[in-house]
Amino acid sequence: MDQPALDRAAILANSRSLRCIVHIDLDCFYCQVEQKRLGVPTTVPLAVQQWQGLIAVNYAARAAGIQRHMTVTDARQKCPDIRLVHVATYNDTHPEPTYHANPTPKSHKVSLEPYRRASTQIFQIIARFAKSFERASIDEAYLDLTEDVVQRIVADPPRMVDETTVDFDWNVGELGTVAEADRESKTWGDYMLSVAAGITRDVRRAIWDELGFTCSAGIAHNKTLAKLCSALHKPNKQTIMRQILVLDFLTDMPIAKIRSLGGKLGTQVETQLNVRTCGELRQFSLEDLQAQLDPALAHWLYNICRGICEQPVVTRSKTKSMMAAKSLRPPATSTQQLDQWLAILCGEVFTRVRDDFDVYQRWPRQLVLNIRPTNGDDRSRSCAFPPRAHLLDSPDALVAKASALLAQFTNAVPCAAISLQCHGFEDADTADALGKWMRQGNASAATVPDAPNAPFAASASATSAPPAPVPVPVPVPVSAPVPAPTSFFASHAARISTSPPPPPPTAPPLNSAPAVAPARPPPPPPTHAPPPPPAAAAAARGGAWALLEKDRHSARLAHHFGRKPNRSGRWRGRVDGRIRSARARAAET
DNA sequence: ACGGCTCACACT
DNA sequence: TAGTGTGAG
Repeated sequence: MDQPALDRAAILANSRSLRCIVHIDLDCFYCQVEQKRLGVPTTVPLAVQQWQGLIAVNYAARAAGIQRHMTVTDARQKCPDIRLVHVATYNDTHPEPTYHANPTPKSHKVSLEPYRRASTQIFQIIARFAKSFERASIDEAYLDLTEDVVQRIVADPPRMVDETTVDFDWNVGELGTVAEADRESKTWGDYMLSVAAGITRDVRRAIWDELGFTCSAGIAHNKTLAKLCSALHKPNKQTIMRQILVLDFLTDMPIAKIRSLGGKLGTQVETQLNVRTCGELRQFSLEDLQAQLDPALAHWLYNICRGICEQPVVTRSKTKSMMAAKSLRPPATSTQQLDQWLAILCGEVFTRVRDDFDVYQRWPRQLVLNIRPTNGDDRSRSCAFPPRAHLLDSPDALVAKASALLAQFTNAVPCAAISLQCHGFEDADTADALGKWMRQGNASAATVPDAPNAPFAASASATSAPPAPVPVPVPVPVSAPVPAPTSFFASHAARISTSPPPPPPTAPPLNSAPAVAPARPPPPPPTHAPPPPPAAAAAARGGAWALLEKDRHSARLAHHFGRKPNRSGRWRGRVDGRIRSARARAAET
């Protein structure tokens, strides 16, 4: 039989606005790192402990009823055979993080550096398979494989059963699943996901082969679904979420499982609408929701409970800030005690910043000191981070700065917690000249986007920033599996709205960094009339509604829901498929 | 029974 | 800007 042949144009047309998004999530990551270090088989119940609490539990221990919020005594009682591993710690006399038998919080501080190291290795592998990925946490990543998938399909077109049905086998293998694989006929979107699943399996196999870590993954048409279904078959399995299954999948899904609805906002939505699941939420029409909620929130909720989510995968592999924190129990009662901890925190920040510089050639601009008095309300003070020239091989200048910040607090003691943080990283070569010019000059060109996952990029292309007086050092060769530990602590102590039901065209993602910093002033504001200010409507209704619509929440909502209030607190013009700002369009492409 | 430590993000 | 709050793992 002659199969209808697909040419390139047909393939591209079929694939239009269908994304392939993957969420990769390491299984009980901290436990795996310790199991690997100690050579403990996965069959042994094991948990990672931080002082008296558990911060990670492996699957053997979970089977024995161990949970994450238990204390070590609870755990031992419930599972006498459990292997408890305390995280590495250090202090000023032993600044190298080591695994002590019985560290005490009185004299030691926790170090998570071993996990950061392992994380780096994992992301280096991921970078070989995905040009662009988003580091979502120390052990999670989002990948947008759409381009790779389309490319593969163009190179090797599938056979079609008819105009809409593709003839293929699910690319699953022993470590993957697809919920209800046989339900309905296989669509083009299904085929794309199956190709993405093949790539995902390769990524996971490489992580296993080269590092010995297992991970789970979700493959879907958007981030929200990918994240939800990566958790469906843990550990060490990947799951494909076919579009045909999405509504059923979400019907009984608690809305609290949706990212950003796990906290107060989600609770408010639950109580206000008296809903618990996405299915219940779906009963509300868009008008119902908008009549009661902040318009952007209403819109987002309407879509998300239907499995529609347009948030783009943002290319980002570097952390944007670093923090070293210590909680004091009992609270510190003298400034001498605080000074001592502060010096320790400085040592850690110093070495981490310096190690970071060796890899990324960047330096933080800001230093922040945070203290929590025993009354509970945090306070912070900040200043400029010491220039690199002042901190070549000693954290002294940092200690001086931090101490000065600490001195700004009149009632620092008694103090229950202290932390030191740095952020505002700038590339070294542009920090002096270009960076400052951009900061002072036009605010519109504030951020320089991440290069395609910087030194992770397989083909590390040297940056060609215009006025770079100093030759750019070549990034660390990434093909090398190990990230060259530079003596840590040595010196010191969317666009998809999947085909079916998008009655309300969704708002553009806001949070997507444009690929290139806008060279021109932003486009004129939309001519549309803005909807009524949500805060006013909230006040009219009063009660708990107001909480949802406070300005503070507007910011958060804007992040997820694609619109943000302008300076007057009013919301921008309704954005739909026909009327959208140029900026919004740019953000999505 | 949500505690210790990180991170990201948004506005003013 | 500096500072605060929410949410995530």
